[in-house]
Amino acid sequence: MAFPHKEIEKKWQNYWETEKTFRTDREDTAKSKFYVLDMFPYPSGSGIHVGHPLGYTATDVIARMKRMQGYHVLHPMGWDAFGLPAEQYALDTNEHPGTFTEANVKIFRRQLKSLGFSYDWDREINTTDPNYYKWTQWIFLQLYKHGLAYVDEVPVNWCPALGTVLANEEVIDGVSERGGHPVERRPMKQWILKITAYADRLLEDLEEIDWPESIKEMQRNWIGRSEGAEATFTVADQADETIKVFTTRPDTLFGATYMVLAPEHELVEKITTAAEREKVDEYKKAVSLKSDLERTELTKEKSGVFTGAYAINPVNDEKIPIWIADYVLITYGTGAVMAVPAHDDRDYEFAKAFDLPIREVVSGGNIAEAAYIDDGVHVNSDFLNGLHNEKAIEKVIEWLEENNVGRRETSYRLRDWLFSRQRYWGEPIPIIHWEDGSMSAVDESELPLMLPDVGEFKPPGNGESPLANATDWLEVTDPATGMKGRRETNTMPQWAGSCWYFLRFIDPHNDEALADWEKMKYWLPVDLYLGGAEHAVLHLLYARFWHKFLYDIGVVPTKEPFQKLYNQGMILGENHEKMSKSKGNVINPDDILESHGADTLRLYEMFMGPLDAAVAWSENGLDGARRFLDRVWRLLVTEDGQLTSAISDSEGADHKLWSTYYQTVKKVGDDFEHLRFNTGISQMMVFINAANKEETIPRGAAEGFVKMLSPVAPHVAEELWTILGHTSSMTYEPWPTYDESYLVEDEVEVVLQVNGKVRSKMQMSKEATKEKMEEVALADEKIAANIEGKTIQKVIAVPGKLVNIVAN
RNA sequence: GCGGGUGUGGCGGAAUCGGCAGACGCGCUAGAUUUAGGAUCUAGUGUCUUACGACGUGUGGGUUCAAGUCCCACCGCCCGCACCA
Repeated sequence: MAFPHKEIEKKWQNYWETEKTFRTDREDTAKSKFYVLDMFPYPSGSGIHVGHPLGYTATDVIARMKRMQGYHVLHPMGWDAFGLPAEQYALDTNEHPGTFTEANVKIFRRQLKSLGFSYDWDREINTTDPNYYKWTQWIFLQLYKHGLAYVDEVPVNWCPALGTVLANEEVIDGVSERGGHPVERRPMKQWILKITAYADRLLEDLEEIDWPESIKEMQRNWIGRSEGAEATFTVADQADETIKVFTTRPDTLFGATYMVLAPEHELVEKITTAAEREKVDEYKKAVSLKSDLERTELTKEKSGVFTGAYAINPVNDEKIPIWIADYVLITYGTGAVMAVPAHDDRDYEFAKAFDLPIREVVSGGNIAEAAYIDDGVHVNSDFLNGLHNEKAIEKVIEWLEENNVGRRETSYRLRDWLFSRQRYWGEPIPIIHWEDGSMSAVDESELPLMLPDVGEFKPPGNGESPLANATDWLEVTDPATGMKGRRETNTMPQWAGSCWYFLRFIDPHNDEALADWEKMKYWLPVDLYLGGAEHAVLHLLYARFWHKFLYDIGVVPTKEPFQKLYNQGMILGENHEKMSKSKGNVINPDDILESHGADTLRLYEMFMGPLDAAVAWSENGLDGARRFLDRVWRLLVTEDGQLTSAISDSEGADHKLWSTYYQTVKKVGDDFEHLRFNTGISQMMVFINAANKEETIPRGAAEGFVKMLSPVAPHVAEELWTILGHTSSMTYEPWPTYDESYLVEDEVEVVLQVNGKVRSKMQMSKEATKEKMEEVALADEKIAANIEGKTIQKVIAVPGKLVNIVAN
């Protein structure tokens, strides 16, 4: 008989809810804590997909196991509910995005509850709740007060289709990450957060956290720290104008044969000669019209024009021409480079295209064919001649510093974080611009600064957000001075709310602080944080930045928020392709819950393969998971719902099943701990296969098994626990333990090899000496047959494992 | 191009330290049972071979008594970055 999943699931979900089984209600310092967190979802209109239960089940298994192991577990859930789809809905319908969001949250909450996750729902939070975003705004004000939030007129990624600017991180290959619309550069006044002030610490502290190496590497690359030197060139015949360049290869200064400025560089105007002005202006205009995509196109030929001006190389007073070219980026370093075509691929390509001189200063390559970028002995370099790269770099930096024409310098690829969005559905930035041109922060006592109701969700079209439509809200008068002012109309990006939500879960109803210090001290850092790899550099870098800032101002007790991070993989469609509506290979979890049940879905997703792998969905595999649960059920429960008579209270310690049982306890605990759910589950299958072959099953083994099953299939397990005669939830029952002595077998099977090939096997004491093993092996018939007529060269005996006889 | 990862049956995947390759599941084959089965139970299932046996973890080399595991070179696939000076 198959177990009645619908009935059981409903029963236990109601029980957990009414009993508040999973409520975490105090910080008990006598107990070890475990904070296990999922990346909270954006509640989209389409409900959850099968990818959500993958990560959420994994954390739920850990949470449930840790509770049984006596830990105090914090396992919360909430909603990252500001965002573009709701804004788009508001534009389409002119209804408040909050209405849409609330409806979606309801669907998500129902779906997650129907999967049986053991969240403490009393801690549910929503980033769009004013009681929540009050503290998001509060953190912004702290950043502002510490000079880490500032306004600047910067070239931004303006997306006409979305009517907003985007962060660099939101622009992929020149189009918007959301929607794939073209993006152009346009100067605008924007709020910017000074994440670059934390670049070194964000980089260095990666060493302290247990994250996948690939994610750490992506963050390192994103921060892009490079060490080198800044060198100062003067402009020929304009002694008061200098051009600073950043280079990681100051040792090649003697090989600089020209210089290149980014077309947007401020000096271009000043130095361009009358003869070249027309061409320069033309080039600058052409570049400004190009999108980032066109500018970075790989296949593109190098382009550029000569400015007519010359620079003086500080090391040898040589006069070199100054060009402008779009391969030099205004956003990196100083926006200017010294070009050393002999030892840089890009400069080499440019020099070849425009027939500029190429001078070798590091020997070892063939500069007639390609740039040589590796190590070598320096030549044509005056005081650097004869040195290798590393020594030459040190020496030239010393020289630059002594002669006051440069210094050691570190550059970063990381840019400051563009923090404003011209949208309605986000946290208002709590700043007032006064008519005298000054600006001030909204007083903390006035937080939250609520999102006003607006009649019109369409942006006014001048680059401002729809908040500019809310006149009553917008215009303020200082009661003390009577000065008039206007509120900031930009809102925060979606990343803001998710930068600190893990702190709010610790103390979600606190009115005095974002969370109580002692509670944070108890719960932080997050012990396990699980989510998709797509957040590698966005959310995870921003959250670390805010956390470090909050640490510096004494608001949080730890340097890093997430001690251990893990990325779940992706579930592909049955055809091994990414699930998408257009391909028609989407699996809807609601359908699976109906046909197979939550426990089957949970079990299947955990059994599919390693948690971090991309694995294809398989309907047959899902059926197999259900069959396993049915088999467990039949083993313990009769047709009429009673405990089967095979469960025996009178079996002694000599019952055959104990050995398999203890192996299972060891392996399941170990595998789950390390997130190897697929192998842990396979061991549970081994146990059930073995139990099915026995006439009787000791009650202790049956109960221990049900406990191990419960994190993965909690509804079935609770029901079996009841049938086994218990009257309340098994949530806090102690996790099974094992006795090492049952795992150590005295007699083991030893493999007998001849020349490395297995020829025979034999039962032998684990303690047998090498001599004894050799003796027994040589006495074996098959071995004897195999070495007949051969001379024994050597015998290798590994106690408890094998004997290998080398003979020829 | 650079960085990271990965390659094992028909499929998903196992294999702590170098020590029996293919656990577990799916699929498949045969049988039992059943009015019936996409249910259940039993047996089998890497390839070649009648058998003995041989071969077998992307390819080619190497180290070792012994290699999926270590070393060298190459090939394929996946992910990230991509003119960052």
